[in-house]
Amino acid sequence: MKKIFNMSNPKVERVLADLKRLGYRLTRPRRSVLQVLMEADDCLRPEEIHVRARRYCPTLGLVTVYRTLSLLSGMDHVRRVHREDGCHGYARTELAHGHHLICRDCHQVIEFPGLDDLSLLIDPIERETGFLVEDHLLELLGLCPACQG
Amino acid sequence: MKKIFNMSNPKVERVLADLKRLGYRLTRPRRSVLQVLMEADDCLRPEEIHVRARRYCPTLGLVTVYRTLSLLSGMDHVRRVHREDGCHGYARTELAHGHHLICRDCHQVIEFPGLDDLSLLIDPIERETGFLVEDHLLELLGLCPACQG
DNA sequence: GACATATTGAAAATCTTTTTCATTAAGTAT
DNA sequence: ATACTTAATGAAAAAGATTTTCAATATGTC
Ligand SMILES: [Mn+2]
Ligand SMILES: [Mn+2]
Ligand SMILES: [Zn+2]
Ligand SMILES: [Zn+2]
Repeated sequence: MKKIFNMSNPKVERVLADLKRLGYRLTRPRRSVLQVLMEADDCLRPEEIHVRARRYCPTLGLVTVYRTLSLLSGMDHVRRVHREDGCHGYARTELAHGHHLICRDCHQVIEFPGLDDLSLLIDPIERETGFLVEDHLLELLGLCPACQG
Repeated sequence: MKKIFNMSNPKVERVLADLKRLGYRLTRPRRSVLQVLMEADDCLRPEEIHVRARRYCPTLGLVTVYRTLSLLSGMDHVRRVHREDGCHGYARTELAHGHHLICRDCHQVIEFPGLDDLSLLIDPIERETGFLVEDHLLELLGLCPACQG
């Protein structure tokens, strides 16, 4: 597995291994998008990912960013994050596994763990409504400590 | 306040009064959009609202649907609902005040009340992270009773 | 009914995302 | 290393969603 960027991110390596395992080719464009997503601590829109990733792959097209995001979403390595402004951002699953704090100023995403027992909330609702709950999205919107000043 | 549609919906009347109070004109296009939103029990996309509302106002343009939705959102009489497919729907606030069940099949929205004490969840998070939480979005995605068959 | 102007609809412009298709390059076999 | 197969790519076009522009219209007021 030849290295392409001087930087070797273990998170990137893990996803690459998974892609390989599933028979996908480990291309330079895919690596570049992956690198950007895994080194970011906030959610990025496709256009922003495109700009950043061209540092690693100057020929990268925006179309491939969309395709890679779709692929990685399907494998659940990244998640789409709903943004109030109407656009959608993407963040690595580690950052966005269903419960997050989103700063309306700097768009930083903070995942809060220790909350996978939303079943306490969900179970009674399922019983009362007859709904079958398959997934959930909990977003707390506000201001991060830095942006409150 | 001259009536335009034969149907007189008290929810519609209440919003109209609010619009009037703020100095907005009570136009036929606005009434038609409002009527559709207030008689619906699910979240509707702008295009769908446009189709339905033309029953009440045949000359209605899609642009005005968007403008009215923006106006009503600002006054918090309707809320934008995030949909997994990437589109956005709108539902009256009563249906979508922050916690809802959304059927991935028929897109029905069920609001579950008696849950305004999310503070139990939010307060500790604010303390731990320093985040100032201003708003929240809790969506439970799954299948409604009818669509489970 | 006349008036001032907020509101409207059509068209054009923007912005986001998807589809198409000829070209390129990753993985594999020589 | 070289040749081969075909998955993957990028450019352009298409499709979709939303916003802006602007002349015409309809609302609330006098
Ligand atoms: Mn959304
Ligand atoms: Mn979870
Ligand atoms: Zn911030
Ligand atoms: Zn359903």
